[in-house]
Amino acid sequence: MTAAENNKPKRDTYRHGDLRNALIEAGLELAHQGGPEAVVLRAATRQAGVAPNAAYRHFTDRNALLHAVSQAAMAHLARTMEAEQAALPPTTDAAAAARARFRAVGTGYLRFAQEEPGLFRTAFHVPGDMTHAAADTAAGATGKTPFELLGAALDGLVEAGLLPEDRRPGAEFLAWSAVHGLAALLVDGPLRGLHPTQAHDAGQHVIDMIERGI
Amino acid sequence: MTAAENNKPKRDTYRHGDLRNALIEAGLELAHQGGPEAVVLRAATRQAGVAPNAAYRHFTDRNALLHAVSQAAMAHLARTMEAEQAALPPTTDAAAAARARFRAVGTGYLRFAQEEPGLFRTAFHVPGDMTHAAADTAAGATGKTPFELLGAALDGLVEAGLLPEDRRPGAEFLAWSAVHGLAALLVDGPLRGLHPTQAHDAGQHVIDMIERGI
DNA sequence: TCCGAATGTGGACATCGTACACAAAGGGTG
DNA sequence: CACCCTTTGTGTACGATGTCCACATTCGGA
Repeated sequence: MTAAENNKPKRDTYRHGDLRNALIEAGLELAHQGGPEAVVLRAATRQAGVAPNAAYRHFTDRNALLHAVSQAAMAHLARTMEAEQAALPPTTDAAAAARARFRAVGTGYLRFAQEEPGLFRTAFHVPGDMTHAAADTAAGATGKTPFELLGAALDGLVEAGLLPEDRRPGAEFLAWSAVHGLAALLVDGPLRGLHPTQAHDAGQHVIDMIERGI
Repeated sequence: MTAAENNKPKRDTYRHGDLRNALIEAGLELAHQGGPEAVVLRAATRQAGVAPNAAYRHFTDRNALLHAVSQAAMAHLARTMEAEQAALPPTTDAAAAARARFRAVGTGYLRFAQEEPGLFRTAFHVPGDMTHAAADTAAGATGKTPFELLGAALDGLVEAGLLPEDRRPGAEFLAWSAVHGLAALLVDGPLRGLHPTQAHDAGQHVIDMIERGI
């Protein structure tokens, strides 16, 4: 039996190859439609064509899987924010550019929340303890997490002279609070189902408030 | 068998009397420690000393029960905000009073989020559709929902001349976004476990930002 | 070549939400 | 007071889920 083609293995599922990532991918699909509570261990293994218990070779828990999916969703958010910045028209005015990059952080965040509510909720579903958004698994293409992207944009404002240096410390929490709050209200709060155009306007107003009040 | 004391009914559980409220109360207890996902139908009926299916005479769904619990938690939030306002020292300065009442809305909101994270998360757990925070079941002692309390405080700012009238429309969403966002970050975001003192400071900074940027 | 570690499978169990059929208590009408 | 219908709880049952345990297979070195 040296030939392998007719010597078919009794089980073709062994050595899936990359089951861990397959499960995360399945989890993302589930989270995409249904949010964190839809990330069901058995459903993920089913989608990966594998027995439920196989998951326990790669994750200690359903919670561990959910955590990994959450990180992946956070990375999606980071990429959306990066894309928003990358789509900015080029400018020679350094101050205008810094300001545009700052605003793009917020609009990208809000756009992701609206376009991918399931992933957004999953990204911020924190199952237990943790200092979530700081891990590198939550980073986007540039290697920055959403929080770091915000920090960089704020630094840009300071460099451009648009934000006094003494106002810089802690500013990320002010900006993040306002934008995240609006996102939460849009995704599953009383502002849910707002027309995308109106939601965009609301986002601009919130960012205006941040710029004034920061 | 005219006497009732020895004529004991075969089942003492019939006609609980107020099972619906007992279940909501049990649900609040569960939500208090464990948030919305801890509101388990069978656990609530158990605590009420009743068979699981009895719940279906008062709620169509586990979701309906959770919704009712959520409304009750929202009412708790409203009462906390009212208490925060009631504890304000009396002032003859009308403008200062209006401003203090406005800030108390925010600090009460944030205090509730920190002191009752389970109930806070439950209050904002929206299971499906809904225009949640507007129902009268979510109101506090004064009959106002959290959202209405905020609106009243903003009206007070306008009357006191602290907020230009043309800035009033939509202002609740700006203020709410900022405060709610901080609350979310404190309750299960990266700011979780912040020392109450630091959390209070962060809250004051956010409210400062709102006052400047609104 | 052989053997241990890694990876999947199968079966089992407690728990959960919920459907269906039944039982008892209460209230109204005669 | 008797009767019946509605309301409210009970009991049993089913499928789904997370997770535990024992077993099987495959892979990668010694």
